[in-house]
Amino acid sequence: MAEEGKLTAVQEKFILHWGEMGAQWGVNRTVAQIHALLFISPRPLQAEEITATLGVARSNVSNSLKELQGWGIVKRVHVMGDRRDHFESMKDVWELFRTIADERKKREVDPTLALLRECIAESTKAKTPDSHTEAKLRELLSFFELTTGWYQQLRGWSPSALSRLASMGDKALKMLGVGPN
Amino acid sequence: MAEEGKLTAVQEKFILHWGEMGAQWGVNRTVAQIHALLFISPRPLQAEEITATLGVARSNVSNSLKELQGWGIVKRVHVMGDRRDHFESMKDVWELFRTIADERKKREVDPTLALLRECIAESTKAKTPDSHTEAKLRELLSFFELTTGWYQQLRGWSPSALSRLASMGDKALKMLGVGPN
DNA sequence: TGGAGGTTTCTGTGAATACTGAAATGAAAG
DNA sequence: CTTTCATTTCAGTATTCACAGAAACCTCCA
Repeated sequence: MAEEGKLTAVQEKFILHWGEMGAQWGVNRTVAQIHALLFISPRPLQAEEITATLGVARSNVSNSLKELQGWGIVKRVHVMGDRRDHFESMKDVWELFRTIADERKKREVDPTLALLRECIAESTKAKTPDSHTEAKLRELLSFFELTTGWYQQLRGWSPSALSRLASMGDKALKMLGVGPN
Repeated sequence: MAEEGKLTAVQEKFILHWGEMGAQWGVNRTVAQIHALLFISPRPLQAEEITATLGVARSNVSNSLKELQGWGIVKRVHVMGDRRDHFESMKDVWELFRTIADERKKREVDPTLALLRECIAESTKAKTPDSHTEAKLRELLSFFELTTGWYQQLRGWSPSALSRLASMGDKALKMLGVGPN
């Protein structure tokens, strides 16, 4: 339980907040904290350092790192002349969130699309028609199809293109004749 | 524990999936299930019906409904000639997700923006400078500022405008001279 | 003012999840 | 081949979270 005083007040504040944030979005608190630590670290860290800095068990760090690697946002790297594994977070913020979004889409949205299609298919051949449920599920399906299609197009864009687009705002879109109403 | 057989197979499948989905995104499973039920219901339901249909305790339903009302996606309504409260979900899918997004922004993103600004401010006046952490936090802040600004602009748009925009895809954006790179 | 129907709050219990420490496993160096 | 150091797996423990049932609390009506 011996805390290492390595972190500055600012770093600690950020890491704790990031942990809470993760928890809100269904990510384990410790996993999110470790990611925050790696994200602001200027160099790859070894597991033991993480253990000392965050004051959690070594095995917990090991499992959490594995999960982060599963998400594709943390990588194992090797430091010359050191046998131990070191870990680093993806550095670019845009790439980071794109990776997370891709992974959540794959794990959660795609299965939902599949399920909605199944439900609608089953509904059409059911003995008891229930057209109201079917209509609602179709609405949901359309929504997800449209938004994921949109995401697919945007995700390939460079951060700079995205920020240019964002900064153009309403103006750009009026040029296209796609007004707000 | 007596299950009412009110639900069709399709309805049950959808509600269970929606519950799991909610859990993945940090929403209580039962809360999400109740919302799913109300969403596909053609009429407002009273708490007792929900209890019977989902097989959970009355008090659980009461608390979950309160939470859904807190999110602004479920409303209490009254049915003529019936003293009991009835509940209905927001019907329009686009409005529904916009409401959820607004609320998550308010609860989670805005506080994160505030915290990042605080951290950066504190970092500039710290005795020990730590410019690397500060730079990373600035990158995060820029990212959130840009994306939330973008969201603010889009959120006022009608579903039809959004879907028109989405369906135009790359073409539209090339017209603006905002290519992918 | 009492009572009936309905809703919410509260407290204890159960289940799920996160976490630790030890044991087992693996890998490089001698 | 053996020793040493690092990592992972495993099993038990603790903590958090969800839930049920009872009690308390409204509100309308007689």
